[in-house]
Amino acid sequence: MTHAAQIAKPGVPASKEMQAGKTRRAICEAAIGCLDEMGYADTSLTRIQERAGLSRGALTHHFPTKEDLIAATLDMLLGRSVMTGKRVERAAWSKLPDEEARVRAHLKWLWERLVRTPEGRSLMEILMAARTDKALGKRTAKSLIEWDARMGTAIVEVYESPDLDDADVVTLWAICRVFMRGMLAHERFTRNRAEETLIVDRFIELIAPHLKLR
Amino acid sequence: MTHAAQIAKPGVPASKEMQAGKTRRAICEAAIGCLDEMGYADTSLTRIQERAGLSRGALTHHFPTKEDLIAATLDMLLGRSVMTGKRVERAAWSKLPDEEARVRAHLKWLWERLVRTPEGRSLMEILMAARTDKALGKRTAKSLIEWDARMGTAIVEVYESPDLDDADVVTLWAICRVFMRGMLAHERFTRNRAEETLIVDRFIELIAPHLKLR
DNA sequence: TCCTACAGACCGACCAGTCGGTCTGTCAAC
DNA sequence: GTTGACAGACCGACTGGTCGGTCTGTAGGA
Repeated sequence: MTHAAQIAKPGVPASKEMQAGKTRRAICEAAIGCLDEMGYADTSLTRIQERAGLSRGALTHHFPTKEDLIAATLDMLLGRSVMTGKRVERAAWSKLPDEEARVRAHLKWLWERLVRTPEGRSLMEILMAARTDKALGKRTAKSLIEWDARMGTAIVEVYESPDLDDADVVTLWAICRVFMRGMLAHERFTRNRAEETLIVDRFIELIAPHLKLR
Repeated sequence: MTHAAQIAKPGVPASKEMQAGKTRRAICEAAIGCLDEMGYADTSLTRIQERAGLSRGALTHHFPTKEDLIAATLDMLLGRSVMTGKRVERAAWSKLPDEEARVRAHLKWLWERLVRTPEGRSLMEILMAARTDKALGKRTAKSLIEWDARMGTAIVEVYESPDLDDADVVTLWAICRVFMRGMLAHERFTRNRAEETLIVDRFIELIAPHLKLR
């Protein structure tokens, strides 16, 4: 049995656990790419492994089952988008003079930089898969609900309601996320990007007056 | 080669083409059920065939490829929901005294009777699959865009804008559909149906003032 | 000398799609 | 009206390929 020489990673290998973490991240990254480009149905372990430039052994070493891999990828995706609210202050458009224009810019940024991205799309793929795959659904339930809660507490630090309470801000924020995720699927109905932009902009116009920056 | 006796259909067989149509419909119905309950990834031809109570031969006779089957199922799903607008007048809630209450009831009906159903969910599964499956995407593109256009012309017969033009009604109607489809995926984030209802109701509250019955 | 990171051969199950064969309703020729 | 050729509805065994997952083995840092 002739084993090809182990490919010595050229970059600094650092300590073992650091290397392991790096590999795990590379695998999840590859999974995100596959989910985005091929959809959940065509995202196989073999394809993820090839995309990550690893062997089957490496994959199963870090993630014994596919469910483990998807769950880890989901956690990575969610982890990346918790800080959304916090960033609000520092972003370039925070200098806009009109307050409502700033809210609109924030929502547009959410759509373009967070949802309409490989990450947003792969999250959507996992959500849809978790709907029917009971094992995956149960496995991911906790992460999803907790993330949703954290999202709620984070957003009330940024926005307040002009005439209702904080709970309404949380609800409106959920509506935004729901709409934008739905928009990812609506792409199929539109002839071009302009139609898509029209719908998103109208939605933002609809919701912006009900959100006030703190 | 001993072939089991053909199963003589007990119900009235009618003419050949009627029988064929009935079988095709049964297959699509089975596909809808599978898509709803198992998702696109786990909807195999074998499972559809078993659910429809037919042989593999029957399935491939009517639909040579899986793509053919999905496309036909999609057309069936779209066909069922064109008449949405027309029904508006006759529905029970059309007797409600307050105009805006009638709009709200209509939107709620849309959510509960059209989107949050096996049909709505299976449509969503196909939309998501068509996003990454290029062949399926190309195959279904025409149906989807045409349906969207028909939906637009149908809705302006029912609604008008209180202070904008018909084009805005079309956009708002698209926003409703986008939101509700997104809601199908959001289910995973919510603890219970009450949270779900809260979000949907708030959305309806947001949009109803911008739609006026003709 | 372990233990961990990784390699890759391998497995049974299942996939979409193919194919030879068996029925039965339809219809034209007689 | 009977018959016989034909079309099409339907059957189920089968194929090549892919799936997720298992297992044995190697390399190298601690």
